[in-house]
Amino acid sequence: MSKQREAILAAVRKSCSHPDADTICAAVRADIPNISLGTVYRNLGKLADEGIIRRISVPSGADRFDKTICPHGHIVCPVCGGVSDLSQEVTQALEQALGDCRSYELTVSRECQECKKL
Amino acid sequence: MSKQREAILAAVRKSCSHPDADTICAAVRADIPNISLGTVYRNLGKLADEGIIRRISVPSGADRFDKTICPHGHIVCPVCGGVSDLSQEVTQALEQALGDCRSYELTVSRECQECKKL
DNA sequence: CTCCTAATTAGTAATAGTTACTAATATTAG
DNA sequence: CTAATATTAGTAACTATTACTAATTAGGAG
Repeated sequence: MSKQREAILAAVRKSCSHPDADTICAAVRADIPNISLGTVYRNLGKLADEGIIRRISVPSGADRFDKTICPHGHIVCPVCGGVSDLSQEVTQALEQALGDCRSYELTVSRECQECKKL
Repeated sequence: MSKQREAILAAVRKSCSHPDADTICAAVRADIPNISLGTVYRNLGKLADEGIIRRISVPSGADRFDKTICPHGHIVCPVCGGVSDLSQEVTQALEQALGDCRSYELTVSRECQECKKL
């Protein structure tokens, strides 16, 4: 495992905001200034394929990455684009209805608290 | 409403396979041979914004369009990429859990019957 | 430790899906 | 019919992502 890959994984694990590849690349550049965006994409993809992190796909936007591998739905704010986790209740209700299938993407569009205030 | 727009809407309404912009463009070219792909995209977007058709966003693939405006989940076959509607039961269970929110995207990945046979 | 091989990288080019732009054409209201 | 407006075809541009390549780097055997 190269230091680049290790730094990318650390960046995903440190973040709580479901970052996209670009954001992760910017974060890792604090440590490795000339890391390539391609390297970030390749490693994020590999880490996701290996089940170490999770790729989350949101409508009309870059893919995001999640340190939490346990599947769960997400809320996307239509104003700022921020992503947060959907409540356990909704996730459980969905999974119960789906049966044993754990391969799904659920994205609910809802304005976040910060954007509502404005 | 231009004849292009009318043809695009008709193509979406005629199809049962949740076609993407490219597929719709090819279909419409049977009637209007030199219609531009840009025109197809623009009109599909507008029709979706106006609530006349529905845009469905699938992970890692082109957006697809649905004549059914009533929100519901979809099944994407990981082998052939085909899209079909999720059962009413699952959709209802999800909507009950979500409350009044009708703005969501649910995509379940499951191999379709045709691909299973191979 | 050193050499070899295989993996990985940075950087760039290429690709897919989509939107933006523009001059020309078509539609609509008066 | 005519002027204003909307829409088009065609092309260029853009974003997210993957592919390619030569150079660098790990990791293992001796």
